[in-house]
Amino acid sequence: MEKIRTRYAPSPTGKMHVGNLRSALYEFLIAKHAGGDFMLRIEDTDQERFVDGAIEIIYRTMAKTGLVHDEGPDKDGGYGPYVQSERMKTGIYMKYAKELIDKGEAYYCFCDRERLASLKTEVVEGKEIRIYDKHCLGLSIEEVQDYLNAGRPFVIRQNIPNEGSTTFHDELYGDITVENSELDDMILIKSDGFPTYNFANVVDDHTMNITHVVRGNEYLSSSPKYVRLYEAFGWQVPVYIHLPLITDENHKKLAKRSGHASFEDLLEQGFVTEAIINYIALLGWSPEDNREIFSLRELIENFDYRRISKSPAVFDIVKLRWMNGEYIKAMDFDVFYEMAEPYLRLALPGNFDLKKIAAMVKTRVEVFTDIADMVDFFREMPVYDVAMYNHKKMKTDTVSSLEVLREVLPILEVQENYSNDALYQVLSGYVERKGCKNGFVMWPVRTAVSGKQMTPAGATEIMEILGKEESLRRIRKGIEMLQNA
RNA sequence: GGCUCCAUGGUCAAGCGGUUAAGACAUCGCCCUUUCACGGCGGUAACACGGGUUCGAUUCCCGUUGGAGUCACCA
Repeated sequence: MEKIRTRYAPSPTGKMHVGNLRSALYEFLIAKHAGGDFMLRIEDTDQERFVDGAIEIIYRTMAKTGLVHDEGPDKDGGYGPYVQSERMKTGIYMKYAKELIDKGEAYYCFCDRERLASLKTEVVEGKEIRIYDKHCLGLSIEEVQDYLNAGRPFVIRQNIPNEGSTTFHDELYGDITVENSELDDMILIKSDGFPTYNFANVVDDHTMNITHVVRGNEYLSSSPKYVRLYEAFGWQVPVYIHLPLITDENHKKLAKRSGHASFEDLLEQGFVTEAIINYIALLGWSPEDNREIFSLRELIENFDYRRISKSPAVFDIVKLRWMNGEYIKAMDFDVFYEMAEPYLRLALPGNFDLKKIAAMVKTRVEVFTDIADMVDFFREMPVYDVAMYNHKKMKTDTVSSLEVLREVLPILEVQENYSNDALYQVLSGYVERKGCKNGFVMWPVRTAVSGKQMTPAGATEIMEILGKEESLRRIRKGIEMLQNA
């Protein structure tokens, strides 16, 4: 069987959208699962939308995620160039466009934008809809030649008959048929000489020997046009695999304003690369068993594209958070520390045992950006709220928080060893003498010393970090608060 | 609006003619617990509707409804 070749063909217009990242991932997995090749092609035919640095983002993201390409602009595999603007210089697109003209499958069009705008126009939901009227198809060869000689700007359009219908096959969606009359004579070559995506994509996929075209669902309804192109050339139509859309919580195509539409956004929000990849792999695909945690290697092994689903999937940031937490918990401490350190340092400048604090926090954070809120009470005593002293389990009629703190203060004042173990022992002794529940003592102490209802560690662990002086200061403050309440 | 696609709990999803309709996230309760989290146990929650086909439909077909995508000299 022929070796599978897939490609990721982004246009360098900015950040890496998660939809694009998932396309890249699936394209990579489909190729690698079958021992095929995966390549990178830059589609930069729209010079207006080109963004400086966008190509670097693409390279960086692919390297970081482990989606390494076998061929690309930086890795020649004999099918180059791998950048469309460079391919254009070879004249390849114009050559093929002319071939189509000779076959009657395409034609020159000299209509200017005004004429186009005047065409039967219908406005639906603010969008103008028009179909080209094939006006220039009626031009004689002489007329065309005259215009060309006169240097009139032109585009080249695909010639689609108004009769009949076109069918194409998608591996997931099956046969899809569209009436030809629904298909516009799309532009193949723009007036600036660049090919459109529609044309460059087909020419490149064919000349680069792409066997499986994997792309987003938004191309589904225009695919018959592409198929017509292949057939016009007499080329073999590739295997098509259209991917279900990724949507936001409102079931609309994931857009920038959702706040987490790009890979960069997610990294900024404290997610780890492996978790992101793992999560998006599961957005539209599921394995045969119930497994959810997959490394990239394991995805390659298990990825069967026939199990890709057809319906759109909502990008659920909450589940991603959960998965990210799983990755953090499974991390080696050293790796975790290395990643967490910048966040810790930012939240706790000064002399803190960051490693010890990192250990407290590791099983409690889902994303790295959670860290700051969790630990900054170490640095500064938060504003106290007397209500916090009343825990649901505490029966204030048995033991009051104020009483506990008052009695515990002198014990802690004479205590010299402020290690967690020693402190815990001392407080346990008090609990025993008092004859109450552990929590009735630990809760108010912890609250006094942290000023928070939730902390990444227990009372004595916190005091160990804080040290004697600061711990006592905070307890005294707590007593004062309760007295005044 | 035309065309195309989609339709199992709030979300991701398994199922591929006969099941008590999995599992995960979220949610709720209990246990564990120096608070929270982790972990453990348990609960609530779904086949959009109407016709067929069939001995039998969540599963196949048609329609309805709902949702989405698309309709550029953008990709």
